[in-house]
Amino acid sequence: MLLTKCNQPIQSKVVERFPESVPVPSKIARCRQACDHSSLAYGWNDSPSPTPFPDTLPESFPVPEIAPTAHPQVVDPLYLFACYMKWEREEDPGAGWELLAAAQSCHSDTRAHARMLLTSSRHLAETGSGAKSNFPAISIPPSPPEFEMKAPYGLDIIENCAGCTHPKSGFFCNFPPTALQALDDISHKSTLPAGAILYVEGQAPRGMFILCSGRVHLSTTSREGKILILKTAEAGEVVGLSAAISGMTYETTAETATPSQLNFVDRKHLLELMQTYNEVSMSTAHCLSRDFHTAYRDIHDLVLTRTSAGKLARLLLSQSPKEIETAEIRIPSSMTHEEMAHRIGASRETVTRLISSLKRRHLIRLDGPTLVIPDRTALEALAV
Amino acid sequence: MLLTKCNQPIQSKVVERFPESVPVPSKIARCRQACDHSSLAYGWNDSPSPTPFPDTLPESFPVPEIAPTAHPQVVDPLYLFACYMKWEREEDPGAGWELLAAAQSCHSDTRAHARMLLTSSRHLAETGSGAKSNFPAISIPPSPPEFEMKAPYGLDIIENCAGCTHPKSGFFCNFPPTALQALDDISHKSTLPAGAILYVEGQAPRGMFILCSGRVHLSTTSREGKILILKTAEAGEVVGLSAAISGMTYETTAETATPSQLNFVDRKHLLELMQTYNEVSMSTAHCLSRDFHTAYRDIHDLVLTRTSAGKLARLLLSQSPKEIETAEIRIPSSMTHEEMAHRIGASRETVTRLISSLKRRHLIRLDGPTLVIPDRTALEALAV
DNA sequence: GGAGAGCCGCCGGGATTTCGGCAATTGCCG
DNA sequence: CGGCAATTGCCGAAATCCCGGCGGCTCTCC
Repeated sequence: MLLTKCNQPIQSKVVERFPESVPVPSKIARCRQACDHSSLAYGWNDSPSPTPFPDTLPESFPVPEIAPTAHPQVVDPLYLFACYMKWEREEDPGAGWELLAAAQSCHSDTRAHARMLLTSSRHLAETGSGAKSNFPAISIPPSPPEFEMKAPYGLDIIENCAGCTHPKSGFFCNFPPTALQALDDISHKSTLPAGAILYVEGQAPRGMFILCSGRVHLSTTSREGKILILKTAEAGEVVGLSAAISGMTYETTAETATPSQLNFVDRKHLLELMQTYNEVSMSTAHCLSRDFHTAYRDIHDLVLTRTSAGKLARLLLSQSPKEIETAEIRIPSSMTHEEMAHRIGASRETVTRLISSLKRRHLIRLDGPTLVIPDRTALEALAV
Repeated sequence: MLLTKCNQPIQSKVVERFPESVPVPSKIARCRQACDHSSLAYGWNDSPSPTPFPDTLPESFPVPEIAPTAHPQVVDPLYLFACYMKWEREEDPGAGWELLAAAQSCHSDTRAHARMLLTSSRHLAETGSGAKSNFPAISIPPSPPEFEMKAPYGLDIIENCAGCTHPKSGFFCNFPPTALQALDDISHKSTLPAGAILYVEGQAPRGMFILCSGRVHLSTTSREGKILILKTAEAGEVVGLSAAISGMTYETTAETATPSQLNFVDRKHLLELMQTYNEVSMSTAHCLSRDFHTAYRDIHDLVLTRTSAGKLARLLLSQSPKEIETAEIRIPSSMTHEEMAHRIGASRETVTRLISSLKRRHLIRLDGPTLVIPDRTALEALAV
């Protein structure tokens, strides 16, 4: 089954790719993702052992290089900047990888710096489709060795789109058989663990991803490193569609929250498919308009709600299933306070304060791992 | 030429449509739009003189009834609520009109209340396409008598899409001649003064509008009456496209900021056009993806910028033309502080305070009606 | 079982914003 | 030119939120 939290028990060997000539300041810190402690020493040993390429990725999947795992350390901003300069000036893909790895860091500062640098990078911002960037389109932590390659991450693999029976696949893929076959031909399926970065905010679009299973966080980062999680795409939805269509840079960063099966469609092929099959164009327009709607509702909620309490109440309510009108609503609380803070654009501190305030006022209750809302209307009154 | 401010010198006779049986509390206040003073007495006289229907509106334009002008008075919320109840329960279109008129009020409180009621109205929220609502799709202040009908509001009328030579029409209307002709056949052109409401947030979508000339504000309102102007559509852009495609409610309120020429396309016809002409689907997808991009950038800026100073600086910079790299940037300051506040989601007070602070620090200067930015980079440094 | 790391709770200080109101200024119109 | 209303400038008080840090708790891993 899918794991709901990011700190899944994926255990991996830390394999570093490292531009040797760059000075290496380093601070040591442990990460949520458990790592091999033997490699947690000062500095990074540039062991040349390559990460084995996961068999589940087809050859044609746009992954020119294998991504290293996220560095669990807090990385010095100066080092990141050095990597950035090296990549910009010397076209060193290793330095680029370093940045991308840091963008996955569990430390907000490191993540923020890396993402800021990535956003301003000319490699990612270049809009030319013909420019052959020697940079990977996707970043993948190494596959956990304890899973078999045939059924990685415990997912049920969907072999092809024609046979896909996902109940929510109607969002995008409800095409007639011919179009579905064409989609199958141009798309590349892959299975990724949690924490893989599909694309980074500000990057020139390569294509879009159909999320067959799993969940993907779409987030954006301010220059100060503040993170806002805008949306979590569920199975059956598509990510990166807007940028793939418009050709403008990706407006968010997409990162798998759970092990996910994805179906990548190259931008050029997608546009061709839209040209050929009108149904694809129509479906695209529908998907975009739906996303647009939720985006504007998010703006409404995030900007116009004066207090964070209202936003938090709204977030809690949005997590709860709407159909159930029982007295109590139970939600498996899979979010940390920090994640909630990222979702409502507040600080972790504020969320903690508000949660305890809600508890004191008996508006919410914690029954072990599940969050209980005794009175939905009371919370709704808070969400002005 | 087009006027840039809402307080255009449209002078009009106040003509009221008024549900007689509703109690009428009234407060008198003057409005930006100059009105015939003779009718500004206590209460509203329900003079039965109907507003002359503007000749420029084709018969087929979806305006079942003529809208009254915006009431310049501050309207008692209780009265608005009474109208709301009357409309909801007794299907009285007059009461509905009253609400719509109040939604155009220049008084923020009145506007807020009316919009809130409109949003929660079942008439507008109903999604059934077959339900025959006896409510107008569009609200039009009466045409100013001093303009000739043939060239209203001083606009150059675009007769048909095929002959349209608008330089920026490529956004949506760059279709092959056959599709353009089909669009011409199903669309209804109209010319509206400033302040006309095209649709209201929460309303079931009727169709979309191609903005041939003029400007349209897209805004959203919180329950407390706080207004956020999300976007100002310029000539050549389309408004309401997303809702028309998805069939979900309009996510914003659209109101003409200047006299505008619009081209209305019914939802059903639009979908048919998309079915028939693949170019229309493609263009729709492109438009939506571009709007989506800007929407996400807006979220980024509005939510992640900590201080209002940063948002204000960003707003000022976004107003200035980017190409010019001269020492000084001159912007005709057509926005009041309140409008700026609505654009960045802050209060008028904060904007005033920040503007004077910027003046003190010599980051901006006022040369009569134009705003001067002596140093662009300094302001950019503020917009973190 | 021990250690480490992440998460949660909390505190005070400081900065920012809003609220409500009031006065001065400006611009428009008669 | 005078009146009116919109706009702007300003003030104090109150509320809210962020910053930075500290310590305890729990969970996992060794």
